[in-house]
Amino acid sequence: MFKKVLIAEDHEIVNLSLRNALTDLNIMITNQDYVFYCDDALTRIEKALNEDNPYELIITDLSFDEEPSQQKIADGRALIKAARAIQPDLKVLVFSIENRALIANSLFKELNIDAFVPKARHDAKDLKMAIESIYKNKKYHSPNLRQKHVNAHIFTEYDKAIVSLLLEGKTQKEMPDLLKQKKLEPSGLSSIEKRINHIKTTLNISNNGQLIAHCIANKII
Amino acid sequence: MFKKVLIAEDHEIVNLSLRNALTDLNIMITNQDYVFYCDDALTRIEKALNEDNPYELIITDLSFDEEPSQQKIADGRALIKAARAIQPDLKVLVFSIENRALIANSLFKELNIDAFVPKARHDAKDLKMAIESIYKNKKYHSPNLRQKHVNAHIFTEYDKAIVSLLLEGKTQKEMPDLLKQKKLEPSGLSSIEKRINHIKTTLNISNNGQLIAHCIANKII
DNA sequence: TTTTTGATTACGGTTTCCCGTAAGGTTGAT
DNA sequence: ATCAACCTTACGGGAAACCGTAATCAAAAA
Repeated sequence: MFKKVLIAEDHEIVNLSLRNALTDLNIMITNQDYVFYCDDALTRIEKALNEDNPYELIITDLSFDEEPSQQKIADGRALIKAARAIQPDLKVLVFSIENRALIANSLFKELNIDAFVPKARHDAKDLKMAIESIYKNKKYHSPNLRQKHVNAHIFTEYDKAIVSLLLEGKTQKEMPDLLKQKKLEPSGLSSIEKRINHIKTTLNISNNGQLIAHCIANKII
Repeated sequence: MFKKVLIAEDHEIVNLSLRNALTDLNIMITNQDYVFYCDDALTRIEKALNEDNPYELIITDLSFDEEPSQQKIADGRALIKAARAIQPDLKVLVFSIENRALIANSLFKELNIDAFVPKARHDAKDLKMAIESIYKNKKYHSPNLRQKHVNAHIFTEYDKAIVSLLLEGKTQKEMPDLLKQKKLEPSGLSSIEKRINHIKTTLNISNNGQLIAHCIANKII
């Protein structure tokens, strides 16, 4: 089993439980091996590397509450990138309240994480299974991920730009110029109208409010 | 200190940690004293009452993940109401990811809860202080609550109904009839237009999309 | 080069929304 | 009863959005 694991989790209650869970797996956790801030996590990883005793695995949350003392690294995503930059072979287990398969998949694809476990009813058991899988060099996709129906519409950068402008309160008539400024094509008013209409049709909704609501609910923008 | 405390929390990791925290306070937690579903919580409270050994305190989450096996009680709010209906003197500590003061205050006011502790960096210490306060018959307002700037606009049920209809894709022209069905006044088209316009003015936004986005972001609907 | 095809843009008619004004109602004070 | 103040509703002009069609353009095929 792993010898050296780092926990990055801001909620004290959860952090405590993670330590207990690792102890159950006979993984020793010292006072140095758990942190409440992303910046601290990166510092520990660097230190361990310099001491030739690098971490094998990091268990990290995705979202961290903001603090008055501004942190350089704001969330788990950025932490993973920064950590991998200095230690490419570090295993990563993401433990998050997020339970949408789309988000998890993007983490596997973009950051090549090793496991994703959502905080949910049986997360403790889930977590232990994930750690054992990673130790065997296998990726672990939690069965508790909510496999939402795949979005009927895939939002391009172009689409996101349009919705963002709508969200800012711009009128459609203003959009051609604004899109030209952003060097986005096509920028004709008709094309924009058609595109918006197409999105609304495929999503089966009828007004811009619903469109914005959908994008927010699915964290598209 | 309390002798008999019930934990209602669906996340296993958090549930475990809560048990540990109570043990630290010399409160005994048996296998009967923690549950993962609201319905189970109410059953336990009833049973304890019938056995003349009622719970003194319940620690409950607010939001519970939905399960295929439909539960009668869906969230912490409903659980607290149901519990107080059969045992009015039960102390209630809400432990939730929610950290907006407005929500917490409404719980104190409407459900007369005894403490609100947000899941956050120092939630374990926070929790213990809360329990000690409750034991001394004092209400506990966590210092970790994020005192967000009060919303410029207070949404009435009427306002929420309008925004909900917008979200459903209804046109303004359909609203008079729909509001009459809901017995909401005023139902004149002009009044609805004026109300929407007033809300948008006070929120300093310019279209319905932003309005819906605002309501979603602030969990108004 | 010419033709074809598909995408983009321009334009016009219709609907919906926005916003101001005015009319109708209700309530409470004089 | 009268009046004033306020709320609600009715209406209309103008702006924006919606939607179909036609014209334009660009790139690939003949």
